[in-house]
Formats: sequence, structure tokens, C-alpha cells
Amino acid sequence: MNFTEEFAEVIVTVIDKQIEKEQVITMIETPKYKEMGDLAFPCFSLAKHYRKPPKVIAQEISKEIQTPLFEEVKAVGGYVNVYLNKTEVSSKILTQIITEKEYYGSTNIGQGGVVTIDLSSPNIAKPFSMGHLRSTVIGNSLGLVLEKCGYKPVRINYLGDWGTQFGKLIVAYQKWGSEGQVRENPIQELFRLYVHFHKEAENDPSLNDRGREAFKKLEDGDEETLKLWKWFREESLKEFMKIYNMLGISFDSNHGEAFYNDKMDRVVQLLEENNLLEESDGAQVVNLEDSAPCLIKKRDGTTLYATRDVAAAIYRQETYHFVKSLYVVGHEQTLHFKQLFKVLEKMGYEWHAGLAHIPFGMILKDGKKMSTRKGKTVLLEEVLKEAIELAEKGIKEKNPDLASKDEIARQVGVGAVIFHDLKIFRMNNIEFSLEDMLRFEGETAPYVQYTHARACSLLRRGNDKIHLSIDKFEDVEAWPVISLLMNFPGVIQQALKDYDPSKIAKFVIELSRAFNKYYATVKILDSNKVQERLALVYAVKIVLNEGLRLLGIESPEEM
RNA sequence: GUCCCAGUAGCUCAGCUGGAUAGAGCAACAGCCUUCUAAGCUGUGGGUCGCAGGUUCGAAUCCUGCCUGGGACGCCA
Repeated sequence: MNFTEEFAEVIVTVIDKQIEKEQVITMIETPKYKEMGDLAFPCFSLAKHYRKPPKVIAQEISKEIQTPLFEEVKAVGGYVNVYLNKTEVSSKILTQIITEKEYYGSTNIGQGGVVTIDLSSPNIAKPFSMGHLRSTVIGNSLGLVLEKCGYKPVRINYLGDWGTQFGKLIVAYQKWGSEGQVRENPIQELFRLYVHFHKEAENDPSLNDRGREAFKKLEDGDEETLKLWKWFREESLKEFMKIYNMLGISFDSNHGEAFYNDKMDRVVQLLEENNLLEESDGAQVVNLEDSAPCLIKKRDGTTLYATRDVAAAIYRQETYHFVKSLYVVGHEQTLHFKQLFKVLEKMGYEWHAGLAHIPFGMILKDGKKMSTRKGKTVLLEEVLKEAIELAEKGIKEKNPDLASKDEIARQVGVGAVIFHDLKIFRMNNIEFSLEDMLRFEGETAPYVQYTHARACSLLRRGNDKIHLSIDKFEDVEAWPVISLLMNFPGVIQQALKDYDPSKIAKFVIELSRAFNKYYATVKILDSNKVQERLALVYAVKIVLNEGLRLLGIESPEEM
């Protein structure tokens, strides 16, 4: 049920098809202020055609509109403002939500097409930083949104488990490390060595050469080096799993960069066959018209990030036959992806059209990038732990009798951290602020979860009074809530189109605000409208739950 | 130097496929719990929408230039 479409239909008939229906739909807007109605059609662009002032056109159009769906049609200035028939529309929307439940807002525009999502991708032997959190939560949410729209998401954790950095790490370990210390505290110790290496390399650049040598040995399959590498990888993965478990995120594939080692030769061969490789300063590159050349092989014959990404893209297409392939990676890599996609296009793969980089801004500390090499980084695990503790404290204070406090504290604390990231448009840089992340009031996940818990509480208390058919909904006070509920499917489409979960985050905040206001002004259980009001509460619960779910956040029934 | 992203209230951000009076949250202040979960609700103050031009009936929104911040620009990923 789409009232915009119905409105457009009427307009098109009245203006005698001067404008296509599709275009009318895009022209229709929601008035800025609710006193001005629920839908509005601006007549300014018709002025030229009719050679009349927009005001007059608006009046003429509004006079001709008559449908039971609109309770009033008014011309205000150059606008045709429509007031929906609240009783009619409310009943329809609520019935729909209560019938469809969590499927409200679902579509099948994806038609089962596979979409691979490259997300999270932390680097082995480095702590899981706040930066990786962005990729993880944005990618996860996009996967959920895609799924809701009929796609089949495949989440790929493209672990950074290969590259010159491992040469460096191995040199550092052999020079300054010990097995015992690494066993005791893997990530921390490996990271310490990594940072130490860079510090030493500032005074002694030859270390960098030794790092490259060690990596060459690794690529050539030297047993000793390979053994170390495997060990580092395993320990790191164990640590990462702890975090993914806390976040409630899982992957369909953990193939990291190393997985493609034996698939590189083929890529180089394919490039050669297509006559795309050229030599430049001893390196092998693919020249591109509108951007810098893409490096495929270094002077010493070892491969690069781009080579691996080409191999990965081909492998993913052959394995999953994706219709789209998304890379949720920081915007500082925009050029890299531009080059990657161009290379694949030049190789003649038609599926290159489905490739997309989903960039996002950085987490800054004091306005600057948090550099892992210098050891200036904030550990996600610490932040999550702190958030959970704080949530637990809140529960003990506000709801001491609550059962399963631990589980709910986890849902609330983790939700707060995820939401803090997702509510902001992905391209914005985020200034790291523990204080903001641990805030549980205002525009936060706990606020939405709290609203959901309130709704659940009402439903528990009024259980016997819920009726699943709403014939007449005459509670005018609920209109702001209803009109938001009505927008949910559209919000999902927006989030899908722009690959932007923040649209959903903003929506659940708005809905919560509207509902809390309603809750504060109206008695729900103790009223002669209990049935219809509980139906509304039920619908709100469904939509909040589903909205949060699409963000990767759980909704406790009590808190 | 070239290219990308951002610049809206003290702070964090919406609004940006042009439209009607510029919106939230936080912080500050003042209220609301014998009454459905106060992680809530109500109210007050707070703005040259970075700057300058241009397009338009109409610009925070589109175009150009400039300023500021961040990032990228071949052997890192």
C-alpha cells in the first residue's frame, strides 16, 4: 500500500497526463510541518506549461481531487496539500504490519541474486581497532538490508594475512621476540614487536630491506618462515573471534589474502594474454587511461595488494556468481578500487559492472588519523567491555530484579557501540569519543531498546486485550507514530539504494521519539481504546525490533 | 602540484534527486515519577547553513572560484 503512488495517480488524471506518473511520484514530498498535511504536490513546474501562476494551478487541482483516502485537500501557495484519512489509513497500515510482522517492509527486488560483501578485514597480528569496527558493522548491516530486499548476501572476511608487513614482523620476532611472550599474550606482543620494528627502522632503513627479504622467503614457501606465519595467524584469529562473538557477527568465508597465493600466477598470465601488462621501472603494471597505472608485480617479482584483489574478484565470481560485489573499505582506498575495477573491465569481464566500493570516513583522534604503526590505537575489545559494564551498572540501578542481566547488558552495551557508529553517515570522519560511545541517552541504541522494552511491557500486561484485526482506528493522537510506521518500507529502500544504514538508524530514533511522546500523553492500558492502542504498540514493537535487527542490534524484551 | 571527501547551534550530527517558518541529540537552565519501565516526557535560551559569485520564480541543497580540515597520488595494505 503506497499512498504516494495513489496520490500521484490522482494528480496525473487531473493534469491530463502533462507529466508522467513516475515523475509525479518523485515530485511529491512530505510537508515540512505536519499542520500542512501528509503529502504535498508542488505546482511550480507546471506554471510554464499552463501559463498560470502556481497558486491558481494548485487551487484548480485541489478542487478536482476526490477520494475516500484523503480527508482534506487544500491549496496553500503553490502546493496541493493532502491530509490522509487517518482512520482509514491507520487501520490499513496497522493491519498490514500486524499481519506481515517481521516481513513488513520486505521486498524481492533482489530476486535471489548473490551479493558478496567484503567487510571487516582486520590485519593479522594487529589489534582489532575502531577503524575495523566501521567496516564490520556497516558491512554487516548492508548484508541484512540486502537480505531483506531479496538478495543473498555472502559475507567475506578478507583477512589481512599476507604482505610485506609479515616479513617485517618475522624479522622483528627473530630479533627481539620470544616464543613464551607471544604465547602468553599473542596480539599484544606481536603488535609490540611490529611497533618496535617501525621505530627502529626510522634510524636503520636497512631493516625495511630485511623485512622485504623475509617476505620474499615467505612467498617462496620457506618452511621456517611459513611456520611462524601460520602460528601468528592462528593466534590472531582466535582473538578476533572473541570480538565477533560479542558483536554477534559471523562470516560465510574467512579466506584472507594468503588464500589467493596460488591463484596469482593465473592472474598474471591472464593479463599477459590480454596484452595488458607493461614494464615500468622494472615493475609490471597495467596502464590505465584515467588514473595512475595499477602495479601488478614489484621489481623483485613479488605481488601486491592489487594483484591479490584481482585474483579474489575472479575467484568470487567463479565461486558465487555474484550480481553485485561490495567492498566496505575506508575511503582512503578509493583510488585502489578505481584501479582494480578498471583492470577487471579491461580484462573483459562483464561482471565488472556489479563491483562497488562502499567507502567510509576515518576514526580520528584529535583530528588526526590513528596510526597503528606508532601504536596509537584504541582497542575495540576494551571499549566493548566498558560499554557492557556500564550497561550492567544501569540495570542494577534501574531494574535490579531483571533476570539474565549479563545477556541484556551485553545487548545494550554492544548495541550502543554499534549504533554510535551506524547513526552517522558513512562518509563522515568520526572523532573518537569514548564518552559519546558510552552514552545511553538521547539518540542512542539503548534509547531505542528502552522504547522497545516499554512496548513489550505493555503487551505483556495487556496480553488478553490484543485484537489482530483493526476495523476502525480513531486515535488521532497516534497519527505521528502511524505516519512514521508507514514510512518504514521506504526507509529500507533508501538505505539499500545509498548503501546507507544511517537512514535506518535515524528512522528508529524518530519512531522511538514519537512513540515515547505518545506514551507520555496517552493512557494505553487504562482506557476505552485499549484494543486499538495495543495494536499500535504491537506494530511499533515489530518495527523497532526489525529496524534494530537490520542494524545488527538486538532488542531485549526487558531492560 | 593533481584528485577525492567534509565544512549547518558551544559540541556531535540530520536536512542536500532545488521548494513553504533551518531540525534533533548532547551540554546549560526550569519543570514532570502514590499512576502503563524517568535509559523517559515537557519547556527555555542558542544559527552570517565556511566565504564570494552564478543558475532559478525559489539555493543549506545545483555550478564555478577561494578558504579551512582530513585523505590519496607506483614497488605498504
